[in-house]
Amino acid sequence: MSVLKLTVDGAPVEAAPGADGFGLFTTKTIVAQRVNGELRDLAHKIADGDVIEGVDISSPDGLNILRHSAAHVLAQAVQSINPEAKLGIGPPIKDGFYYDFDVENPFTPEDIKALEKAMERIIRSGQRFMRRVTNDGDARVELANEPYKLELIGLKGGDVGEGAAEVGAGELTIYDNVDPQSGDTVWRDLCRGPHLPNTRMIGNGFALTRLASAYWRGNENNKQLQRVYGTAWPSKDELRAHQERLEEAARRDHRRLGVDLDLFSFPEEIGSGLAVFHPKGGIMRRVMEDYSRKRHEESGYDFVYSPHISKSNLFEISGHLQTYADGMFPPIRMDEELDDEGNVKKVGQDYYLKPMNCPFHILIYRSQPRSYRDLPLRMFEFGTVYRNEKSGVLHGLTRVRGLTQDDAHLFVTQESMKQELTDVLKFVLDLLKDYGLNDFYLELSTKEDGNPKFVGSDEIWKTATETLEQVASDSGLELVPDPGGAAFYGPKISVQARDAIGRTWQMSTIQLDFNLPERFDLEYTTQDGTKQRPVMIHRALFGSVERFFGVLTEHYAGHFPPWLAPVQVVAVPIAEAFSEYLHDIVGELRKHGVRAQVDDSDDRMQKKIRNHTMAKVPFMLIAGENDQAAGAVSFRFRDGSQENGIPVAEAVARILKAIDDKVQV
RNA sequence: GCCGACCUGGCGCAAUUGGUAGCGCAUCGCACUUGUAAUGCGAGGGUUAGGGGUUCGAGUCCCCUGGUCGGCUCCA
Repeated sequence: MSVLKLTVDGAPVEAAPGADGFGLFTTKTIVAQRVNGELRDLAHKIADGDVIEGVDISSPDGLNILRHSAAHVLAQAVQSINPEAKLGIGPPIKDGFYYDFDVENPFTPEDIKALEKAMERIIRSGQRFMRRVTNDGDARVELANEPYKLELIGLKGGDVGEGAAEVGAGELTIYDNVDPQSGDTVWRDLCRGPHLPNTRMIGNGFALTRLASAYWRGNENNKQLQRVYGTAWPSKDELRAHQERLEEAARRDHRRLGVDLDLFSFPEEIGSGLAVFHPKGGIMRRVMEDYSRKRHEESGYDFVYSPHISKSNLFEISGHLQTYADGMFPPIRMDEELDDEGNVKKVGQDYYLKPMNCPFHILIYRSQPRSYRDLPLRMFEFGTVYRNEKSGVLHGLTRVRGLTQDDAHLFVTQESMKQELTDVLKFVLDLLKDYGLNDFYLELSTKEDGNPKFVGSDEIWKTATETLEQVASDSGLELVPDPGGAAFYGPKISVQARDAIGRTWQMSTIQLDFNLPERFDLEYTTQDGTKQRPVMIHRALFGSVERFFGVLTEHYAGHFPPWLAPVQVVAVPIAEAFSEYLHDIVGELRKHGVRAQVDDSDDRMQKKIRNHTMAKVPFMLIAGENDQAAGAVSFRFRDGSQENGIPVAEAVARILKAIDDKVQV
């Protein structure tokens, strides 16, 4: 055969036998090729009839290749400094890469600088990544000093999990890093590839970002390896842009804004993961809750209340104690009496802080015989629950030990279940939009087959899952499957919201539950007098009020829309003489329930403007001689823009409308 | 829970090889009364997270406890 007939980027191309990607792609940013759907090095030899696409370094695949190659360079750098370091795995991840090492002493921040320097040298030396096919036996000899790699070889083709970048389902391959001057192999790693042709292509758009540790193969029972995280981009500018995105996220961090804006705190004296809301955060929270209550009331929910603790038996019936005892606070033992020897004279009773509200609502349902006429019965409660989260997972308001769920349980008939779910999903999305979130997708969490944690019959799971799936797809939103992510008692839809800088947060959950009604033996009387079991829907919009508060803080970067802002209007007089004039206007606003105040302090007006700008107050009203004479005020907004000479009545009306419409300003 | 780092007045930060706690903002007082992001002067405030140890001497070194941060694991 004298000519290879190929399809390259959709067009027919002819090439000489023995051709590879270097010959087909001359564009410098093409770093690999996709041959018949498989990612390959550019050095991969092409065969007749191949369908080939160039992989640009800026494409998702290209970025992964860049980052994975950077991980190899990192590992080489580590072993050049510490030859005793044993290699774990080093895959690409979102925005970067990591590599795990088993080292005697954990890395220090100083090591990062030294490693970056060593990486730069390797990158500049222009080593070639050369693919070499090997076999289990040879690889075991070659990698005899790399125990973790040996373990991966043993797993090849099986459950490699995170090791997928090292050993794939196909041939076992090693990548040699070859020095272009000497032709010597200076380093090598077990890897399925592909890689950049040359380390030089990593360029200067990389940085090592943090040190951490991680369990080998993600298992808590395994040894912890030291992990080095890095980020890598096709150019220095893109690296810089990425770093700026991180800085923007840091500026929005609700933990920082919570302190700066005096919204909430976590006093050490109370305990880890237990927040107090300060007056400013408190009023925001009240406004959030009030609006939620109003909407629930309009949508046919009944409001109920339940205590924070309960005897253990309740959670035994519900199954929580068997399944989630670790996540619950330990029991409070009541009424136990001991004799002088410490023997139990009178058996006590254990009480638990509630980790969930559902069993309480179920008891309300069960407090009287129910008829089909009572259904659907929708019970809502801002229910405060306590969960003994592991200390290491606590994070600001988004992961706490004491939280208030905007929890509701809907008791419905099988027949109305689907309609009810559809209505709930619409209600949830509408309400989230009112709080300023409007970019959503859905996740459907389903049962993992064979996992004993999931209770209930397969048939019940199937019905529940199918119903949810249908409701989700009817919504028209993007639906992402989450196999194995269901609660132990039923499948769920969760609403994921994208915030102002594109991060996604899991917000609301809607869970179907055929299980608890059975455990509590719930029933209702049907039209024909027979007993039927209702279906339960668990749902929360905010998830937890605390978490939602944190997410909104980050979404708005503390620039809350007027209806949520703790202080909505601050009036700043040019001079003391105009204070009274502004007090009249502020008095008018306050009469309408606006959170408005006059800044009468001794500060200069410039200082006042600075203070209230930093406090992110949505409306500043400024007045001096000119305004007073005209019966007007001047608006100043958070972005520094302003509008002068607005008649007082118009100014008041504008503020009231902005609050009422829940708009951002 | 695990690994690592960290904890200094309300907040943000200083304090040479261990030598006896400073600064800015904020707070309080006085003066100033000003047209769009910091007026001036003065004052008060810290047993350096808590406890123990080493030392002539500890914010600095060691141990324990609590808390925070970055990850891992987990998240009804």
